[in-house]
Amino acid sequence: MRDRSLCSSLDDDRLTDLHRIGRRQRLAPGDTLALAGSDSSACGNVISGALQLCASTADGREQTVGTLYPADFVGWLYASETPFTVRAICESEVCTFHRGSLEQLLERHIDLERQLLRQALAALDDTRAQMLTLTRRSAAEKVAGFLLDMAVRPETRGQRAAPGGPLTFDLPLSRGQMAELLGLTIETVSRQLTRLKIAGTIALPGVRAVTIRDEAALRAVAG
Amino acid sequence: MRDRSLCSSLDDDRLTDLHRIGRRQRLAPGDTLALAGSDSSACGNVISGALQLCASTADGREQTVGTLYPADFVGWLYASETPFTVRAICESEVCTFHRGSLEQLLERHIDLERQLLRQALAALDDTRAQMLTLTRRSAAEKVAGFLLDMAVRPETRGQRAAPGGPLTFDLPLSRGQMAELLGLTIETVSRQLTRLKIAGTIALPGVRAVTIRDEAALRAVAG
DNA sequence: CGCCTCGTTGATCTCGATCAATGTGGGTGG
DNA sequence: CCACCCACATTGATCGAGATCAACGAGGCG
Repeated sequence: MRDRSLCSSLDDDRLTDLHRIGRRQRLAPGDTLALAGSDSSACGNVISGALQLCASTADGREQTVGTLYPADFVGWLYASETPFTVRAICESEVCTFHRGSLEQLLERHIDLERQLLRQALAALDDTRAQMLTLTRRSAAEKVAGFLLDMAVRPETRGQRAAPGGPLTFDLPLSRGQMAELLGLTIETVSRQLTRLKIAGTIALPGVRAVTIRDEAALRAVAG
Repeated sequence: MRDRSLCSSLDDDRLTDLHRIGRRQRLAPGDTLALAGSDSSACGNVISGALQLCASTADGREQTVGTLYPADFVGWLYASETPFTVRAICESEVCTFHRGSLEQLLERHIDLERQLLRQALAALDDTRAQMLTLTRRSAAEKVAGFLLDMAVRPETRGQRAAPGGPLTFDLPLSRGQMAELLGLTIETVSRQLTRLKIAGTIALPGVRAVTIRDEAALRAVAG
């Protein structure tokens, strides 16, 4: 994870370079780093926590179009207007630079630029895969698939009660945020979770906690 | 457009370099350049025509997750498996390289790499914007928005009967391809088009031809 | 001419949205 | 410590947009 961040591909001299123009910023849950349509010039990377990219229509419908985890790049280069709102999902920390400074820095450090290219290409594939989910998968498939994703993410490292036993972890998202991410409503997400609970596939020991009791069944639902 | 292609940022020496390892390929409509899950090493850019990136679920549901026009990059770097099927929408031409050769070339020519980074970042924003459309817009909004997009695209340059008069152009996509792109079914696309026709907003002089008779009304429907 | 693909139109069904009420847990102030 | 509040989650009832199933039409080509 660390090795994918902007800072990591640099030796000490360059790190100094970077820190001279960068600034650390703490975000509380719900804080916005940039507002869609604004001309925020902040670019950088996530250090800790998780952010979401949020797109919205003129009349207020919203959709989460990306989630950013530590080491992910955040912000827009070569552009003057921010296309999506960037909001903290949970307590987070970011390291930001002025767009111009970072663009100059990238020109001087091609390894940094290569790093960013790889990240962008990977993000593009992830985003496209998510498009398939959003349009062609059912609510049940979406929710099951999401739980499997979250169980595996290093950011929400799940704990097994026993080796091979059920896996328990905390969701970093509220029901509303899950709905926004999956292109559903709060009610539908909630109903799908209770369906899985009743089927014995998962347990919900707390409002944010999930236990995967039957991973094979969950995979079957995810399709 | 031309100035965004891989070849364009090169001087003559470098172009020679590029052509030594590249190969031109013609594609008929429906031809696949790469199959999802295969390990095609072809990377390059579109020269003419249009390609689509197609994602599909295990049970055969499909979604177009991107459209590639001349100068767009096609293929996957730093990856061994092709995540999406690449298919020609119409008669097209591409210029491809082996992944490895292109990666080496990018290391030697940083301006090429920068070009690619810009394209990737732009494609990422486009893809994310499309996610909003796919989940939160109605069928009517999707179809109206799509027509407005196509009317403006240089690839399908529309013709006005008179200055300020109605704009006519040919769709490069069949109804089925439009449905796949917009996350709808053929029937829904067809119904939305006839709804717009009956309202007098558009005319459909041929099966592929569209005339925008009331652009303001079309924009209002697109939201 | 008959075939074949593509598009249109109609009837019905279904999944998820919407509207509405109720439950729950954590924090605050009396 | 408890009562209250408030945001969040669950559950139920109903509705509707778009999918699905089915039939028909229109152009292109051997």
